[in-house]
Amino acid sequence: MGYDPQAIEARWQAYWEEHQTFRAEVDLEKPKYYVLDMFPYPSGNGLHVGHVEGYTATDIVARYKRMRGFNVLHPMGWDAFGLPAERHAMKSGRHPAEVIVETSGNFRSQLKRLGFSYDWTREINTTDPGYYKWTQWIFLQMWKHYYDREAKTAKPIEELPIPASVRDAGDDAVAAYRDGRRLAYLNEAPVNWCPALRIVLANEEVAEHVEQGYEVIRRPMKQWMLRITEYADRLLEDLEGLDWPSHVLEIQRNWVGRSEGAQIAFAIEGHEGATLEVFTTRPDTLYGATYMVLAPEHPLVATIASSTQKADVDAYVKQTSLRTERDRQAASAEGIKTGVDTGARAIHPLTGETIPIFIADYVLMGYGTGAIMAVPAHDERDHAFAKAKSLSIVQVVAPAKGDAVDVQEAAFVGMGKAVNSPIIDGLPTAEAKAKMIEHLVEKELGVATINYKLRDWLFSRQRYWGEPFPLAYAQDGTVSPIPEDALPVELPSVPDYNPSEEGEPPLARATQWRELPGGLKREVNTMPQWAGSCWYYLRFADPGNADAPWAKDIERYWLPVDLYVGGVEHAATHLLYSRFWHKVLYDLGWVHTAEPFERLVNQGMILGATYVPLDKRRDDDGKKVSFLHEQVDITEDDKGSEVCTVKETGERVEVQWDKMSKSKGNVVNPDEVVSEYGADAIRVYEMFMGPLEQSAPWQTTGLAGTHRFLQRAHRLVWDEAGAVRDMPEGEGTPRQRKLLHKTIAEVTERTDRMGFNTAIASMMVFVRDIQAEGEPIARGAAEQFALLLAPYAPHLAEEMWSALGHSDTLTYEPWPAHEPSLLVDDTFTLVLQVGGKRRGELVAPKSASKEELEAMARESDVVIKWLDGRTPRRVIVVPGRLINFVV
RNA sequence: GCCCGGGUGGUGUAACUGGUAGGCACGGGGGACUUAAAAUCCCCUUCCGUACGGAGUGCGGGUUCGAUUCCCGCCCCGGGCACCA
Repeated sequence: MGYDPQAIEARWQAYWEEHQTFRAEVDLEKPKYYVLDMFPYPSGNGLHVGHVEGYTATDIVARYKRMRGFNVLHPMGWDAFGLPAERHAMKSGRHPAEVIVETSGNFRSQLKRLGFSYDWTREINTTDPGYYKWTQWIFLQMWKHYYDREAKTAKPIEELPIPASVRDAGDDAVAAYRDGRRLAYLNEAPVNWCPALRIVLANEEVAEHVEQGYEVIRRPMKQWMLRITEYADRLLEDLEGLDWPSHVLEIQRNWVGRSEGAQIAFAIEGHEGATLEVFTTRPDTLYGATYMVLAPEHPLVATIASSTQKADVDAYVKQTSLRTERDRQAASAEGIKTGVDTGARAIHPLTGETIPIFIADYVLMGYGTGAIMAVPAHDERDHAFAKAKSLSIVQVVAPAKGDAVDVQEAAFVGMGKAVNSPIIDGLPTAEAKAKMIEHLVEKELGVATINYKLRDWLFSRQRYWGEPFPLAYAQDGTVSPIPEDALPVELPSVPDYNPSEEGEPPLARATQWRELPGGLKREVNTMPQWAGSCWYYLRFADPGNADAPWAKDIERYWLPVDLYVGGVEHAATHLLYSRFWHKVLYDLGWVHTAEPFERLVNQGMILGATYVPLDKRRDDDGKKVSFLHEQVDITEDDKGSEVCTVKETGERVEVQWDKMSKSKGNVVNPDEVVSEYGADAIRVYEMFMGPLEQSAPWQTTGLAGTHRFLQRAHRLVWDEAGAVRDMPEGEGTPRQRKLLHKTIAEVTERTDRMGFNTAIASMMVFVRDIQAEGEPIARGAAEQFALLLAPYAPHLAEEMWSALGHSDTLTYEPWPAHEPSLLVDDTFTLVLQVGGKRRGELVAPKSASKEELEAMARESDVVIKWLDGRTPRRVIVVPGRLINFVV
């Protein structure tokens, strides 16, 4: 009986389960290691091979670290709130909770079949009231705190200093003042409304939905917001110390979008006391400001528009509010600028000249002050607008060197030196900026400021399947929190998951649930899907705690996460949101580090094959024509290149690798792979495909290769009849021993740096060369090899370990150590080069001096032949490597 | 447009700080075992050339005794950002 993965894997999975092998407890004697996967949304489609890649990588690290003596926390759970379950519920008439129990159960058994070493006693589910109780609790803390900008920390709202003028205005004014400062606050503002889904979207979610073909429009609504912008600078600064992929850091920096500049005040003609504040990163171009632009939503628009322009302005404002995001994006891509003159005139703070004030939708209300000074000579957008409206363009920056530029033709946006700017003429841009700010401050016309692209996080959704807010409203609209001891606010059953007829969220249908004593009515919005995933990594440390989100001493032991692995698609959403929550919790003393995830790794995608015609034609419905693997014959031409033809028609097609998706039909189901080749084979195959971070195509033939490797490894220990071989004690012949220790050294180093593909290659070499030796493997060598294999193919490794006479799991066996002296040779291969070309080699003693090496080389046949009597101009000797005769 | 990655055999990939390019696999070819097939094992497999040899890590230059590795200029692929003043 040969290698039988099904039997081996079932046996060891049962053993691990029965012995609770991977259960983790706080142990202050041992160093901890927290290795985490981005937990999945348990969809009805089940696990796919893409999940397997990341989860295998973390499992290897978890198993390896256990053997290196770490106390490893490696948990798994379900991010189970969200739209798909709700839609499934709408279709099937079943409650989402019921569906989730089923789908997460399916995920769990799939994960167990792959042999992942999770501590299943820590399994969490974001939709469990025992879990979302604390999601609500954290939200309440945000509601109860404000951000102290001086102290750079969150503080209880009671400590918020109240200005005397507010206090004098009475209790309502004080309450309103506080409400305006809370980290969680209500805001009536234009939101990204998706009519098809009947929900609002966070800014971070818009692009994704538009891409999927949904319409997203701007619409004013009262919504809960989280004041993430107060943390913008810390979210940016703290990226510094993180061991994260550079592109994720870049995405986050981009998203926070810090820019330094100045805020400058312009007076408005005929409106004494009113000033128009603008933000600019180029205060040095102030003299070039020839007009002003307000966002159509700007509050001053209504008051300053002149009577003659009023109608045009109103029409433009209305038109803008109805435009979709997609429209505006499309227009921006084409550089089309629209806008109308308000008729009002601003007074240039330095020259005293009057300049026109426009409104235009290329200026965004949400950024800076919602108003700009337009400098058409040095800004492309302003230039385009000025051209469209025939406004004057005045150059105030010239290139520092090189030819003059014509700013009437095109904007010059680069750095240079100031011109036509009396107080800063001749200064290079950087100095000009500083000098200008200094001047503005002195004259009380402006201040230096920093702006961020980041906006506050829109945190409510008009859906059923999410965490209810722990808040209620009085008749007059004032908000009161649900007491902490009354949490969780459980999701009620509703007769219908659609928004109500009045357009209220589905929870409004739970009329009884909604009513509270004293005429209070519960909030009927729910939290977005991101809420539960903002802190799940903390709950894993202490998942059963009923009295607190987690115990602080337990958090202090397990956190932060040492290694976090997941897809890059969460770079601007989940990773930013959870960092924000973590910082709030840090300010409140609930966590002891400023950052949650020390090291982040993004696994690449596993690509599936479809076959497309060479002309890439579309069918009658406009869909690209494509064929699946089963429909195609693959042969080779005389050059060895692949030739693919459609079986039925013989048409030539070519392979195309895409992200696996149901609609493309190129998805590989891991269950089928496990049934055919075993969990160890799919684990090893996915790691062998290439570096973890890189995307790679799924090729079933490659999988067969790793299966063969495991078979060969199996044969080291068992003979053809399935009996354990007679093995000599010790580590074998000197050559076997040396091979073993070289393998230990390589696998250790490569596993350490997560070079899993190369670690596997080195184990393959070991198995091949041990077999080639002809001698059976020695027991000691087989044991150590089993330990090296354990993180990668844990079932087979356990089976070997057991066959070698051990009654316990190898999970906590110490990782093998190599003997360095065995890796040192007394001789090496000296490469002989003549004229920089490799001409031969010889074996030389390590101890030989440069002179001795040169003498040996000169005597060799190849060198004599290639020197051909010439005297080398120079001889380069690199001891241990090569010798080069330069001719 | 800007910013990050990345281009190595027919394919996925490997190569420490500049020092033998092609290790490990897949695919392909040949062979052994077998009545036969499957499975397994062994050998060959960068290209050109009959050979001595030559060329070769996207392209073109450069530095160096020596470059996949460092520098300059391009090309291509993937990803991110994009009215953010």
